[in-house]
Amino acid sequence: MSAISNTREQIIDTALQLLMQRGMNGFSYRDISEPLGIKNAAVHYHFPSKAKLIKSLIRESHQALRKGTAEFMAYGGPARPQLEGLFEFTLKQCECGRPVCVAGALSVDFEELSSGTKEALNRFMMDTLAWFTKVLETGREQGEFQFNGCARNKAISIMAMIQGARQFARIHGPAALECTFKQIRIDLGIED
Amino acid sequence: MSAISNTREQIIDTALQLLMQRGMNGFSYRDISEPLGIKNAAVHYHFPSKAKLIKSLIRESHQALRKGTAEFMAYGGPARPQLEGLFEFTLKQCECGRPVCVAGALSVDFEELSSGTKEALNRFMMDTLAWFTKVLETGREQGEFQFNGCARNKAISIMAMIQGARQFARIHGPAALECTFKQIRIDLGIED
DNA sequence: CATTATACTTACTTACAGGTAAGGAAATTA
DNA sequence: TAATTTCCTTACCTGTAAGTAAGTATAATG
Repeated sequence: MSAISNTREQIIDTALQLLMQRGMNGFSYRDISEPLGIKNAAVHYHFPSKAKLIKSLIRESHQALRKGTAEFMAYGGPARPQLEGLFEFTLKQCECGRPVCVAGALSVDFEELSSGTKEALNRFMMDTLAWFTKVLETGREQGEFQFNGCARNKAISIMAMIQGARQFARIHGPAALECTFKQIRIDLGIED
Repeated sequence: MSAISNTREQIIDTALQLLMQRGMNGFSYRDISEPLGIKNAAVHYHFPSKAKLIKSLIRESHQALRKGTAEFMAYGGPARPQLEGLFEFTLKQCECGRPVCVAGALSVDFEELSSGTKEALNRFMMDTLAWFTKVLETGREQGEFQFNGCARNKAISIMAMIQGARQFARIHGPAALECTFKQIRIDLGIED
């Protein structure tokens, strides 16, 4: 079973893709089951309700973030590659048809979510913010970045900028992303 | 009739609110008709299909923008109040339950839209961008703002930032918006 | 006054959404 | 080998979405 059948993982992968492409109300269980060659009810077996599926998708994304940032959070290091890594990750996601991140996709439907799911999403974003704040702080201390104001506010504003740029890029083409990344670098004093 | 019955306008108002609150797939014709005390089919009378309704909502928003910015586009003037006006407008929208703007709400569902609707949305955003680019350009020329790089890129990045901040605010509370506005001012050299 | 257009309502259709109950084949365990 | 668990299918249910066809009351027009 779990060696052969990785249906659960396939469901998560497909659903994550769909969530980012079309938003929470833009896909159905059928959209998941059909391309995987299974039945509607098989998805329900693994995720009894859509609410639970969504919660799992948030958890999944959260774990992926934790894995990706664990080392920097533990030991610090150079900040610039972290920033560029974020840019690359964002570009790659957009290229493979994921115009918005999980949090972005769910922000429209936020009020529909259960309180537990809301909290999970909140924690996910707080973790992302904590990581990025540390990147900016470390970068400023080490003379890699220059900016005024508190690092946390700057982190919020840059994260918002990237999020918004992804939406913009969807409507307007990927050039909007490049423009935004360039401007972020200019504003951090690492390009002019 | 049109003196008494402004049903069409009421439908647009209600639908606009719903679109911004819940996204394109997050509301139905019933959600529009019920609070207005009319029937499902009455909405279809004015807007035969949902696609046409959405297109009308974009046009509506576009016209509102044109009205609001016409004077500045024609004669220029001080740029700072334009910026602060945008901030206030954004805050007010969020307060009355409109977490994302029309373009933000539709970006998730962009691929579902007809090509005509896509173009309408595109034009709306280009107009917004043109206005805001002029605000920044004028502001820099008149010494109100300081920033590096081209005005258009800066405009894209700030618009993206505000858009992202609205999403952020929905999940995290309105403080995220204030933080972002503050950071925008800092980055433009009008606060520190 | 008769006609026609406007702005709806009533009453329906079709499609699909999320979800469930019951059962079956294959592997795991007792 | 028998019983149980795992992972799925078949076959269904209920609700709701978008949309339509036909009819009606009111107002405007010839």
